[in-house]
Amino acid sequence: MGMDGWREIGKHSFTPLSLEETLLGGQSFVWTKKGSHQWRGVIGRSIVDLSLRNGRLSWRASLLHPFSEGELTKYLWIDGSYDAAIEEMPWRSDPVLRESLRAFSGLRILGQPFDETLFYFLLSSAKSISQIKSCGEAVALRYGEKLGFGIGSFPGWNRLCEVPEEELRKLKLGYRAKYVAGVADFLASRSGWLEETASLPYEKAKARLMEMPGVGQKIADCALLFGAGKLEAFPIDTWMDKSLERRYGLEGWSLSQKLTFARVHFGKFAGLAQQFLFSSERRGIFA
DNA sequence: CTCCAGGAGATAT
DNA sequence: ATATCTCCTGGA
Repeated sequence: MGMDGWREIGKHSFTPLSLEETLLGGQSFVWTKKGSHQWRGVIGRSIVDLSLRNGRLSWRASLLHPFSEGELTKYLWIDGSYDAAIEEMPWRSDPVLRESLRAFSGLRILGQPFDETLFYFLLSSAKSISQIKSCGEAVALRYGEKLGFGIGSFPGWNRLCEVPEEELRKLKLGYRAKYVAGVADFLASRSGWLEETASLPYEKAKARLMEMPGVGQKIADCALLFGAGKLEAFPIDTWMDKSLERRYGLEGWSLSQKLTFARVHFGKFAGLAQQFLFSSERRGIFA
């Protein structure tokens, strides 16, 4: 039930702000702040601690379910492809994006498990980050594997399929309980469907996800961006809607027009741009 | 008390 | 295609 020793990751480009925002800023709901420089999360069945002190990034994982440095650097997108993605974004001609990149330097899109990401974003409708987090944790603790430290793993859709909607409602999921039960049921009769979806090109994958109950454009884009590495996905929530209207002058544009603008303007890594703009809007750097 | 928060679905136009 | 209403819950 203990943790392995701390190890340092030599090369990274996180700042305290961008690491905090990456872990807690709304793309993931499995991280908790343990101290001013320390965070604890669950990745799959492994519990992982991260520490960022004086620019040094260190980590340790649970002994029960070990985690490798390779898995972690992949999860945190710590490799050259991140810098290449930043370079490809249109910040040279876009002062809003440029300012945002400066403010949240090092901000990443995490490489989270697809099935779990879909689950968490199914809960996200009209809920705040802390509510999504506590609902998800409650489900994980009750139906997932108990990992110690008061943490449970994502139970998986197979297990969730056995859980009646009423039980999920008792865990405060509200009307989202129907969506979770519906998706579990949908997947139960389609072995390998989710994995296959993740491997399809973005547009195709998005259309398939939207066949499921409770999955519209926004949640499909979130699941694909944060859980399947589809970096061109550009989820538009109320914050992004505001951002596009205020910072890019798109007042009066329809949602689909905004999405088209974003995908054309921000390009191949639109989802990464989205995360910078989202954080900027939410944390009010333009205010 | 009312209102709304990181939405989707059904219905009406 | 776009607009409005409802669906749960917790917090302002």
